[in-house]
Amino acid sequence: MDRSVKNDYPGAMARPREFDERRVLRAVREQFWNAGYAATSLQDLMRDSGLGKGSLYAAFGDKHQLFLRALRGYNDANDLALRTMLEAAPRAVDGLRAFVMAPVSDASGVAAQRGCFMANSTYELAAADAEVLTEARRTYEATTAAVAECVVRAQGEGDVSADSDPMGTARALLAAQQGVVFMGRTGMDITTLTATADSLTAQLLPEG
Amino acid sequence: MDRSVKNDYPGAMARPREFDERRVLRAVREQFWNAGYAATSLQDLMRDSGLGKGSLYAAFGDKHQLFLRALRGYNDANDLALRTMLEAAPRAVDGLRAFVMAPVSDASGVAAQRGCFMANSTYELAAADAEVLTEARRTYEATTAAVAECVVRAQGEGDVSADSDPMGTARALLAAQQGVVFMGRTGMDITTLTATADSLTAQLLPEG
DNA sequence: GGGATTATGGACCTCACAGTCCACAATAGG
DNA sequence: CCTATTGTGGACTGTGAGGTCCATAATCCC
Repeated sequence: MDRSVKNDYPGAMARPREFDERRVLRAVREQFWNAGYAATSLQDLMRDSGLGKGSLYAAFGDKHQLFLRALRGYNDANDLALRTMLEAAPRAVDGLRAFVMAPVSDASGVAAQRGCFMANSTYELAAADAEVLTEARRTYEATTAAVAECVVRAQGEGDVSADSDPMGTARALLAAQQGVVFMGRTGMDITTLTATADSLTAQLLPEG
Repeated sequence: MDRSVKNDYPGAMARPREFDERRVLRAVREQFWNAGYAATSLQDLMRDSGLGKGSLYAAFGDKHQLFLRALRGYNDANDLALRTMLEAAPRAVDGLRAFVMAPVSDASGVAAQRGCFMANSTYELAAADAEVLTEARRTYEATTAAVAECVVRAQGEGDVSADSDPMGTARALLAAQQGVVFMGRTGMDITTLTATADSLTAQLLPEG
């Protein structure tokens, strides 16, 4: 029997789980996000999740699988939030602007310094971990596609030049956003960081 | 006696060193650059440098100190190369463009995927390692200052609007460059990456 | 209620790691 | 040539890591 696979039929279980899977994954994600993969020990994960080693391994497999679960969950949630945000924007170009400014949306600067879980993971692992690299490409392609879709809408609304290539524009906007994320990680103060993001936004998505 | 400090008076040494310090630091830097700090073991460093543990510790101190030595060396060399390149540009704006395009200057894409040693280190360690964070700030402030100086020159040559703030412009250019570096780390093919860098350059430093 | 099944968490194992230490080698100075 | 001093590299150590295992607990089904 493979105990690393989630049981799809809780009714067939003998002893029921004492923990909420989503809660555990959330705690695990926070830990990996804050400290990175290598710097997170199983003890950290046990402390934060409240589970023992046996339970953790039975439910999620080893440390690497658990990490991937947390990372994929983060990306899926992010993707959904992005699409929702872009679609909700009355004018598409405002959605695009919000996309670039997202890293500085927390006025305290804490979120900016912590950065993006996927970007952190890419830097730490993508070169050596094929699964993380695959996940990174999957995620950034999804993001690029969502942004490009919004660029098309903005072109229809006359806010982005009809000459520009939607995918190319989306990639440039994503690169700009990730540049802001990076500057945040160096501990740049949130005021300067916001000004930088504003400057990029103004030049890449000019008004009128 | 502190054996971790380099002897400034080789004439006073009894047994002379059998290795070249710069050679060792170069080998160490490559290893840390390729694999990151945590993923690099002392065995890796011994293999690449050709030194035994005792020699390594006697000459450079522990792993962390050795890492900082390699990182600072990288940054100093980079800073010098940047200033040289910017000053050598006939028109300042071309120097600024080359700055943003630097991450894609290797047509094979290998350099792009490996990224920037300082950026990699910032992502891996800056949140938990105060010395690395300090080094990151020092480096990016130096870079920003050098770029800003070049922006001033470009303004004098009429290639950048006289209205724009040199430091703000420099930060935006640095962020754009780091965005390109990041996209490179996700394994984006060099052609697409170059197009993205070109797009950013064209929008941030328009001609005419 | 009893047998089958799953969950739990800590004891335990193995291993690789960073770092220390020391016997020996190689040079300088006199 | 002899002694003092520094360089060298491998043996060694302690620690904490990830991962396995199992006695026990808790539930379901008959």
